[in-house]
Amino acid sequence: MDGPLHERIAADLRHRIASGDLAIGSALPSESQLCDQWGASRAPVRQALAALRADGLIGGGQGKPPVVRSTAVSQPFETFLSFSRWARDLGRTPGQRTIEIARRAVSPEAAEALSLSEGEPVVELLRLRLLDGVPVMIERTTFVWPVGRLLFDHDCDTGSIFAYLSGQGVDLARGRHVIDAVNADPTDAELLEIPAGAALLRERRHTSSAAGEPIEYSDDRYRPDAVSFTVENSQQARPALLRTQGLVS
Amino acid sequence: MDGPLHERIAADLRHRIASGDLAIGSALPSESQLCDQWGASRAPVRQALAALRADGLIGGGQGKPPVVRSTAVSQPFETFLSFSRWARDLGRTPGQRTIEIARRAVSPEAAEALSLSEGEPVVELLRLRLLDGVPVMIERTTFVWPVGRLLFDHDCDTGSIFAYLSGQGVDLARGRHVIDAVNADPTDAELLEIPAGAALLRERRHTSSAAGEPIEYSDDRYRPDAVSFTVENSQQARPALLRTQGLVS
DNA sequence: CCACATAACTTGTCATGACAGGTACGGTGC
DNA sequence: GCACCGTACCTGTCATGACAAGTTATGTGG
Repeated sequence: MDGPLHERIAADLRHRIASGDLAIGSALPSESQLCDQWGASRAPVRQALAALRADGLIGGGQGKPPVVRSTAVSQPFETFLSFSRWARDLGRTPGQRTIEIARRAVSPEAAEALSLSEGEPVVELLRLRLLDGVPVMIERTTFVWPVGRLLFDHDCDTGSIFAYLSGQGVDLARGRHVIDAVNADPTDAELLEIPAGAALLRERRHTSSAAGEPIEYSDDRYRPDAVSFTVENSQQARPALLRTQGLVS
Repeated sequence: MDGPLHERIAADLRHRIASGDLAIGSALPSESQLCDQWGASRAPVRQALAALRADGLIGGGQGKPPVVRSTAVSQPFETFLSFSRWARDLGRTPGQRTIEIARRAVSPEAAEALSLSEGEPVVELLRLRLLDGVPVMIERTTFVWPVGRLLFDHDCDTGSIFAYLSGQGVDLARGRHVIDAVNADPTDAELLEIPAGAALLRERRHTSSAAGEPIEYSDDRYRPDAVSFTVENSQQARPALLRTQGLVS
């Protein structure tokens, strides 16, 4: 009862795949069957299938009905911005424990990331993220003041910060994510319940508005036995992960 | 004079964008104009435009003709498969030192990755990769035997293995890359000239042919101060990096 | 029993036509 | 001069119809 027909068809198929109604490896209904079910022509049906194909949910080729390839691959943008959203798409229960939220002068590292002058006020948030109750990630986020101040009116342990800020009119449009590895410092080790010095997967996230104004900078550290990053690529479909080079000291 | 009509239209537009004929920021011909130019209906024209849009080459919205957004879309595929190619694209000099190349029975981990039975012969390659003479990555690759055997006729210290295998008719069409972090073991530490236990960025690479037959499996460990991975994403163009979940023990 | 040809089914591609909704521009009334 | 409105144009969406090309199952002849 919402948007265009092809979106409704795609949403329905997504739902049926996520719910297990259409098991992985099984064939989808043929185009003509979908046309009958929806009383639609082939155009919207094919558009819906193309959308799922672009998301890597289904595969298959000419002459064969499409096949369910993977169960959960959601919109990578929101997925990458919102831990809560990502966890729920996976069927897991996200959790969080806010260790501290503070207004203080910006740190040198964040100042460079956010293009701020030294000493400007920002909001720093330190959160422990849980998956089904297990600590898997520690998040050190710095928000620019105009955005971060909104967080003091929000219970950070309850909902998704990303969803909350979106509702407040903050447009998180672009993100840059630098992925590397670090050894756990004592704080990391204690909160993540791992030995000090263990290797952690780190994602440094720069999020900015559509206009390019910096919004937040975050240093997220994952337990590598709990979370990893995956890239799928083929010669045809174009992925967007780049291997970049840091300083070679 | 090749493939389907929509591919020819897309290829022509790509070419005109790359050549600068259609400058960045300028508007593309409208759909009806393209229909006239090609004597085609709107279906193939729209399919071509959708392809460019998926590549992030063009943007725009309802009511307005599409606008050229970017001129270049890098081919991350080869970049991700070939260390040599990547380094040269960056203007660096790639180097390599082959520590050992051996034919032996497949290890349990590689057996699962390559869908081989235990005990089957494979070719294992251990290489140290250099950037401007500095060790930055250690590569433990397992090739299935039919492919790996070709490597004994090749000087692994000279050229790109990827380029060599491509020339031999091996089609490396699809790749899956799982990125996480590990502590350096004694071998890693010695070869990469870092302390034992240091955090390393690990990429486990599964490469397969277009038909889906496994070709190689590799465990690559990067010095995180030398190499990191970067993702750029925006709400419009859809990137292909996924955050996936491992076992939470 | 097996190899092979055929038929049914499926997706890929494309033409034609139509309407809805957004944008941009010019003209009109104030 | 300025706000407002209508019109022309554009893209988004969808129906209908058709043919090409690939896959699968079936049936037939050897």
